[in-house]
Amino acid sequence: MKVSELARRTGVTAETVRHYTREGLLAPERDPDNGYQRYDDTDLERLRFIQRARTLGFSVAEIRQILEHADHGDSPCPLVRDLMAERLPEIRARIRELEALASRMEQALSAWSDMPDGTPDGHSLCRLIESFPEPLAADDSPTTSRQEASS
Amino acid sequence: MKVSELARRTGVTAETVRHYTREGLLAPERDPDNGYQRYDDTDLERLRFIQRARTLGFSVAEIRQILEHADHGDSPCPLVRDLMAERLPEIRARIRELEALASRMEQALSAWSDMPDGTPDGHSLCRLIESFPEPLAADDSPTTSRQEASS
DNA sequence: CCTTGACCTTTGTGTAACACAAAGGTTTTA
DNA sequence: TAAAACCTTTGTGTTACACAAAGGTCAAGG
Repeated sequence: MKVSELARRTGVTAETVRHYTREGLLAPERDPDNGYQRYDDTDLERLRFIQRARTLGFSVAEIRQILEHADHGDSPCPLVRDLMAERLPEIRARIRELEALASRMEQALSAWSDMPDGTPDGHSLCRLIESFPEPLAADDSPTTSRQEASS
Repeated sequence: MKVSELARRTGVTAETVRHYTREGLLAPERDPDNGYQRYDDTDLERLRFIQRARTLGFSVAEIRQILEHADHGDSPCPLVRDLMAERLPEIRARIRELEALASRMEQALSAWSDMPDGTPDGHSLCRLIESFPEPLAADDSPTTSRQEASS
């Protein structure tokens, strides 16, 4: 099958299929006549696997590792467990960050409901924002932030 | 003051200060002798404003808009309210997504604790992942995803 | 006076996961 | 047979910086 058919059957865009192919997660054959990529049922299952892995929070690079392990005949499962055990606390931390952000925003919106807009003068640009506490000066141990997958 | 001093006083890196300057959020003078950027107390306050706005979830591009409004003498407050009212539900949605992701991961980890690892055969790469429900086929109304600020 | 180290400059590259457009060849369909 | 629908590769854009390179500047010590 061709790119678009594989895409349609899995619910992703053709661009995404091409992307995964470029990244080496899929390795279709080439139609010798026209140079089109030809995907088979193995690729279909592989792509479904990729989708599941994405919803579980794995990055494309990680999935490539997992697939390479499997292609070597090795069980990727220990790797999978490790990656996930590593990622889960980061997700939890991210959730807490976003919750803090959301409450700051709600607090701001409600506090502002009875504040005048005001025109910027020499000292104030927008009191709506300036009335907020300054962010704590960053310490010297930068938090290692991570990528995420949208479910 | 020079880049590093402004950076130190606000707790960001010098790179960040240069970035905001490149993006037009800060407009320092130039020392005619050596071409160094010279920031004054106005820039210091401006950068503190930027920091607050970032922790409230505004993007650099949005903050530039806000500052431009203010520099024109117009009150940016209505814009600020609009942006935030628009963003808040998106943050909430993002939180729900991440919570769903986290529970999928926890569910996976606990379900896997009593599953064998297994070696990939022709039909299975890693049952740990394959035992998971397939993602629902994407509908044709793609969700407009948004950027976030780390607090 | 000169060196060394700390700082400054600009420019270019990398990050994650695609989306999108352009230019051109192919296949299908009316 | 011509247009519509696909395919190809290549390059660009997205976000907020981090980092490296190449080179100029400056302050302090020997």
